[in-house]
Amino acid sequence: MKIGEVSKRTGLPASTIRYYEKVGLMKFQPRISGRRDFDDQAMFVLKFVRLAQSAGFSIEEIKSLIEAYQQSSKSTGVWLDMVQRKRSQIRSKMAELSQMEAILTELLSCKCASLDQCIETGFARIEADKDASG
Amino acid sequence: MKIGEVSKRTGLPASTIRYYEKVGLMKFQPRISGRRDFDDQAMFVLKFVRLAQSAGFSIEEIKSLIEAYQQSSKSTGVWLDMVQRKRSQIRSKMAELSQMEAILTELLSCKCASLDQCIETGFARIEADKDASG
DNA sequence: GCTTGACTTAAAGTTTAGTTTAATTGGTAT
DNA sequence: ATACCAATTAAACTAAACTTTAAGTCAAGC
Repeated sequence: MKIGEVSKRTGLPASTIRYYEKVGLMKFQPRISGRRDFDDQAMFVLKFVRLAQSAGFSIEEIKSLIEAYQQSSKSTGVWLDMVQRKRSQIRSKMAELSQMEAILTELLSCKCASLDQCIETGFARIEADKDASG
Repeated sequence: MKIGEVSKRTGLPASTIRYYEKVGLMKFQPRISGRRDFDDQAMFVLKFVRLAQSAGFSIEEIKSLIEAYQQSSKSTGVWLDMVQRKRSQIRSKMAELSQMEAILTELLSCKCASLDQCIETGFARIEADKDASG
């Protein structure tokens, strides 16, 4: 599959796909008469990168996640530690998103004159909820 | 409260706080002999900005969220629409985070030789789960 | 009255994550 | 064989979000 097709399927510009290869997010793709030839696994890697990015990980973080796998192959525990750290980062981020949603919900329903006041009330309510449930 | 104190309490560098004022994320703070004087509400705004950013919103988006409130004050429905759009963006992002967590969990437990294979299996499992529950 | 440390500004610099450009090559359609 | 489209590269450029620098100001402690 050529880069144009990959671009169409993933929605990523070809330039971005080339960039990902260049910075080492994807391994060097084989070439057929100079042009990259992608297989389905390459598509999954791109999908993984997209997801990881959307989850708040930087290119460097995603790269180290990928590289740690290839180098230590889970044997040293480095990989395991890293993945577990990433998972806990994801959980924190979900908690933050949930707080943000609560604030927005507060903003939608409250009758404050100023946004500052709204936000303050929102945070107060979040704290109250935390205390009540914890 | 002076900028150093705000910096200490929020964990944001003073330069960032000045930058936020400059780009209009915070309103112009009153000065006492040339130095900014912050009150508690300013702290809540900074907290809100942090949270919104962590939720994936850009400075411009956060700014428009703040400005829309001040201008149309919920009356025109523009504000309501915007907040509701943001909320649904947050929900999508939470779904993505949840998928990312599932992938990482898969990676932790699987015995694949290559990461590519792991990722592919992970995505397949997510799809299967979706089909089973939907 | 002088030094020190936290503050001020405007302006330049940095990092991340691409995007764009320019010059070129390869396969295909006419 | 020529035109065309999709691909290639290296290198320059961009946008977002800060950060750093330089030059100066203010109030507090000695």
